[in-house]
Amino acid sequence: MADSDTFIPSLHKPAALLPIARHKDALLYTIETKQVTIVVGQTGSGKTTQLPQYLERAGYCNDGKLIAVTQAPTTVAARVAQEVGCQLGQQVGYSIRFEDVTSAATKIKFLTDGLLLREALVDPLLTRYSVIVVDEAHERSLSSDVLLGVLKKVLKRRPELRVVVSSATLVADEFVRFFAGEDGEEGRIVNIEGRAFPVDVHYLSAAVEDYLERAIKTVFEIHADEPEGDVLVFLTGRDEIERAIEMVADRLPGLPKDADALVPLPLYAGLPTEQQMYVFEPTSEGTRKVIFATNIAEASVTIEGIVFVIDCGFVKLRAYNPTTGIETLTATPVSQASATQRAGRAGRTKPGKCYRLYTESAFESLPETTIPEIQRSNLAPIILQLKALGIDNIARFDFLTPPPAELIVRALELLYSLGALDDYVKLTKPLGTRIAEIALEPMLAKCLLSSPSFSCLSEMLTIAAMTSLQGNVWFSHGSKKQEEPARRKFAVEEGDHLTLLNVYQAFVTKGKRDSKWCQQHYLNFRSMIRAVSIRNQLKRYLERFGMDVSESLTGDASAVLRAGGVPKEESIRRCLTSGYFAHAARMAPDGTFRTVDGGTVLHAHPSSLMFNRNADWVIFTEIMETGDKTYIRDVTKIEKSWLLEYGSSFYHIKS
DNA sequence: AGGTTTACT
Repeated sequence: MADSDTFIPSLHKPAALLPIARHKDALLYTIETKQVTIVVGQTGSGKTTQLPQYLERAGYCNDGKLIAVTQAPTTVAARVAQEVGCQLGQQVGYSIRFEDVTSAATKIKFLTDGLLLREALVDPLLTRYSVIVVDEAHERSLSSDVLLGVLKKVLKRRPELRVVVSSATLVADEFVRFFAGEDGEEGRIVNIEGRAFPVDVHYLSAAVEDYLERAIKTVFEIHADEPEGDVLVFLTGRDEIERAIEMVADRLPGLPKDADALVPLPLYAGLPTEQQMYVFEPTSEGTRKVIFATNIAEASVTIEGIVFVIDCGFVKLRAYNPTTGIETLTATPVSQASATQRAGRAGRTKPGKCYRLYTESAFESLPETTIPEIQRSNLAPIILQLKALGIDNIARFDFLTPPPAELIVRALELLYSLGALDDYVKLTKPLGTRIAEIALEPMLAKCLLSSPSFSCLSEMLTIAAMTSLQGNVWFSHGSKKQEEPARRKFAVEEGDHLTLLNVYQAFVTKGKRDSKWCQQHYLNFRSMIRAVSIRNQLKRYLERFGMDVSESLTGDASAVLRAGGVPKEESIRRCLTSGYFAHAARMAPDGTFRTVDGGTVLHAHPSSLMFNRNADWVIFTEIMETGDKTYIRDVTKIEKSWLLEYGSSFYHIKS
């Protein structure tokens, strides 16, 4: 409030100047005459902000229907509401996991594609909507791919429905082909691209061994030889970014005395938001920013004033190995599409230059596009969702790009062993339909749904919420030496899950849900608040299923309560095994773990209690291979016999 | 003895 008289720089062009304005009539005509329209244009062309307003004014909301837009709901919705001149949640609203800012008056609704898919569970033909805009479809995320497949089916049943797919140039044809009807007619693409400035691309004449070193050298060459303009360097991860910044800092004293200042800045998702903001601050006279960024700067975040781009040619990509069931995170050569997108970041305000730290022939041999997520992910969650939508034959579902058969088989095996699918590969009732409905990863959903039979429903609700935070429970501000003892205060011998339970209980009782208390105990306050929300949401799901969620005073988690003669902690560990039997391992004498088949060496993640403790058999929630090691996280001790007791069909399939 | 691209239900 005290700052109400400061100036805020305008981030946005007046609507009339946006490239889309010139194409308004063409767009509305195509949308009126064709069921599917593909809009090609860069971020910033006004697609997401203007198009929904055009549609609304053209009468697409007349009979009480809504326009859905699947794009960064919170930020874009606020802007459109402002342009329309309404309060957020009135004509323009948005909906994300824990927030529904819509009302009976809402006509334009921004929501995530995941949420829209969930709405289809209740309303399979999405009858509330007259137009559905699927934004940034070229990014080929798992959920937008599945959504497009579902929409293709819905369109057959709803001739009046309109779908708008927004995409970058490179792949627009793929969407046209995908949606082409029996007549195979063309002309559904509307190109609204604004003029970008030319970007001069430079390659290395010979490959280099150490691209980081070469990147730094290039930064200093640009700084010495080129006119003003900021530099954006694409690297693969936090580690590299931090090293790069040190390297620049080390060499700054070597600059001539009269040289402009050079300011290195990091940008990656894990960076606290306050620190991310520095990269957006305009450079002052006589300084040049060098931003070292991950892929976040390729599409998600746009920084004005970039004139030079340095591209290391690699990106860290997630993949899933269907044979081992292990997820990997490895540096992979970028695709040509990615490299083009990166280069384009240099030409937003004036002509720019892009330096690729590889040879031109290396570029030629890169894959044209990045492999879509659907071809490298664990498909169990989406297969469940499709089944819940009544799409039973997964192999025959019309995917934009079909996933490999091994991924489907692996997912079906797991779902069957969890009891979500029957011998006819149909969703079981009620277990399968409920696992599909709960917004949790299937193994965790199974734990939660079987918790009443282990008399630990309240505890599993908490554990499910806490593990959903995916390792963001602990806050590290600076000194790591103080962090460890702080964690140990909450430690429970049996493992990480019970420790997490302990942390949550302490937060809501002793900690009084207070941020200062979190700081004292090295806990991430925002994550803990989120855990409370997730827990409430999960509880509501269970209520809807008619389960008894009345929570009698549960008391302290570390206290051993007895239920039917079994210690509470044992019930919880058994319950966890009933969902995570497929994630089992045994500790070897050297403190590392082996998978059940003995084939893979696993390491407890340094944030796990089991990092330096003894155990025999364990289950774990997360497994990921990075670089040369495979880490497991959220690890809990179990008895070997429980694996067969709860996961017999899984181990039967495997042997 | 040591760590994860970015989105999200």
